[in-house]
Amino acid sequence: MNRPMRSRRQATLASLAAELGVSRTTVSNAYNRPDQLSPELRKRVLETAKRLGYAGPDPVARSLRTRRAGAVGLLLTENLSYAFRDPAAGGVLEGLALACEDAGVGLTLVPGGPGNEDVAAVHRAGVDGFVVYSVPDDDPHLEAALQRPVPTVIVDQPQLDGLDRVGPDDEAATVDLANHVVGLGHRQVGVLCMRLSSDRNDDFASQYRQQDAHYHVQRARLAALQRTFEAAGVPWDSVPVVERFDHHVDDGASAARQLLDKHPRVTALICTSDILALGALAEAGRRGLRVPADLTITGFDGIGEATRAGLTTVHQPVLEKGKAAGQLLLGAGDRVASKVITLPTELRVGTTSGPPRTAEQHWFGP
Amino acid sequence: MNRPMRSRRQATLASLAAELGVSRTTVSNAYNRPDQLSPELRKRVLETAKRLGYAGPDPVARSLRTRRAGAVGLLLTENLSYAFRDPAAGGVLEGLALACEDAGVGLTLVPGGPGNEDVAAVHRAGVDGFVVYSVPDDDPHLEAALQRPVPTVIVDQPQLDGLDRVGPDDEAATVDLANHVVGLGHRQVGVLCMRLSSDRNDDFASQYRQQDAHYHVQRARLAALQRTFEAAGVPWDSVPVVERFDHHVDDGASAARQLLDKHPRVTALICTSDILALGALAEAGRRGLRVPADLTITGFDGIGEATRAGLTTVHQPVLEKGKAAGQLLLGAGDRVASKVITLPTELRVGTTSGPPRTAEQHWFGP
DNA sequence: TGAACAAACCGTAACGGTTCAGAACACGGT
DNA sequence: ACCGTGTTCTGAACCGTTACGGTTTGTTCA
Repeated sequence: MNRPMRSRRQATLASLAAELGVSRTTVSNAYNRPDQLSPELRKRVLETAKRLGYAGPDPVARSLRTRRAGAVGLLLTENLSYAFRDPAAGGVLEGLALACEDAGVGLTLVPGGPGNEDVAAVHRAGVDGFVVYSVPDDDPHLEAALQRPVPTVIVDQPQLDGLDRVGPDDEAATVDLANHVVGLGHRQVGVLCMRLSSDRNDDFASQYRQQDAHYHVQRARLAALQRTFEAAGVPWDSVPVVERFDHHVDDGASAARQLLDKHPRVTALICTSDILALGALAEAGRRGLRVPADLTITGFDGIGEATRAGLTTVHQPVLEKGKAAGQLLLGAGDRVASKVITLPTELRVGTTSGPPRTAEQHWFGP
Repeated sequence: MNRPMRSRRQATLASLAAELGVSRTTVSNAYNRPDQLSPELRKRVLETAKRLGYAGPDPVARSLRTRRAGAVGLLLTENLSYAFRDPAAGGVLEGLALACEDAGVGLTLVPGGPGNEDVAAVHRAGVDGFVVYSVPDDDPHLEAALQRPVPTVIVDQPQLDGLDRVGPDDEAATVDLANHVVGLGHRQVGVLCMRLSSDRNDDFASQYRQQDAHYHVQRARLAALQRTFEAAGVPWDSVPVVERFDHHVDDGASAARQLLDKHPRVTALICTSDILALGALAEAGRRGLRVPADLTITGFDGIGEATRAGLTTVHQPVLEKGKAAGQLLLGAGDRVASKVITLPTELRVGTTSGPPRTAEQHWFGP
């Protein structure tokens, strides 16, 4: 410890006031309202503070009195690696952090361990509001947050009526993407998706499991794919869907392997995230499949690495998403009605999608 | 707002106690020490709480009394994008978040805007300690944190005596890497490095600027390179060093461009981060340079994308780094002496390094 | 001359909890 | 009838600060 030795006890505003022979109010004013006391006295207060090793009013006591914690809480998916390893999630965090920074408030990551039913941390967090990102619809932590008498904003994931929410139109964006793939002529497709529910299932996902997914975004994207492909005459029960609980590039690779082993004739792999798509790309390379000649691969999110890899994907403004959430939350309080912000998306056709290798071409585009 | 309507004022422990006709102590015990009251009464308390919309003891008031905020503060570099976009930084954050999660405490990102001299946020943060990551040695926010009567742990960046610190041996690791490059026979090398000081300099960095760098890690790596190359007979003033303030792949590309435009004869580009190296790789491709036949490129950190790209780099255990920092901080308090944890690194030779294209080969290896 | 007013400072009452030393009571044993 | 031992609940002190409504002092101006 290189910090200066302190007297028996940490100095407080009161002890400082006693030492100076002034009232506590005056010391408080020295820090919070410089215009309320003479510059000389203020200087004297600050000097004595330094001498006593007093670093200014205690944040917690201040928060209690002012009823503002000066921080917003972030509730996110059970496994943190998703939040930090997926650039899309990172973008959301960054945007949110930026909004908080602008407002001069902290951003507190509230713990909610894997399978952790312990919501105590949510109750114990000293925050002025919550941003909830990417948790399943029935998450107990979310419920705990809603109990707290502070505003809450949802980003993307839980779908709940009456709450402030920020996110893209996942259905519409996915329909665009699917139409692109259909338009290229693909009829034998496979899907790689992220975790659908809280229980681990690193395997094919039944239609029931798809419809029952607790992760709204995945459910929405799958539903949109189903709609589009069925409209194109592809029965959904003929489309294999492989799910992965974790969300690393390797998981995408293993999912692709599992799917292609069982369904070698698919000509397109639609992935519900870029990370999974990058893994699929790696697996395709390992098998000697040319992309897109032998296999079309698409992602979702539009992260940097995807762009660099030329991935066909849907880009969404993740930074803005986080920022919007923060601003929404910090601007709340006066507002009465709940607000929903829908962000634009953009289909970005790269070099990983093309017509299928099979002889008969279904080409509907110009 | 879908939250239940509340009476005039939010319920408190006192109002609950009054409603029930018991003491505040008892209500408090119902939440914190269930064994201190009869199960029936506890049940009655909890039921009444639910009825009144009381979500449990106020976190801030509790923190004031117990003198534990239940969160650790994270102070990081001025620009957040570094923290969220660089997977190495993300790994540190994740590890730290994991350690916090294990301990059931929150992790608060304390704002400290770019060029923001306003350290108020550091004083206002209700935290039990600080982790400082990747800030310049003379950062005012760091100073503010040290004033606070809470423990502090440094990760990687600021080099300050007497403080707890976690990080790799940057010098030794860089020497290993440099020896690898020297051993391959390279004598005409260039260096791409990250921000050296708080002022922007997207240009070549003079030797003075290198030695005066406020970012300790960069300074250490450059110094190690200098030592190794001079030992191999390469005068350091013949080695161009290009600096970039921001830290995206594109910045690495533009830095490589700038360096290669002026020094087309260099046979190796040593980058102080994988992100910069990935950019250099892209720029090499753009120029039609074969890697490593025409140009050797190395990185630092060992992030996933680097591995996938086959980059020669130094791997460091970023997750463990963050975890160690968290554990160190949360385990502090009883401890007296300051502690320093040095993490192991590993040189990972990939497919982006090889002997130089020039005729004369200097091969010192087996 | 004294009324009006601004500047500088102060006293008190919260803010919403936790904690500790007991009080009140019930119960079995002697 | 008395004692010791739990169990269950309570009263009061305290955590460190800021909000609010003063009082005091000095200056200005009709």
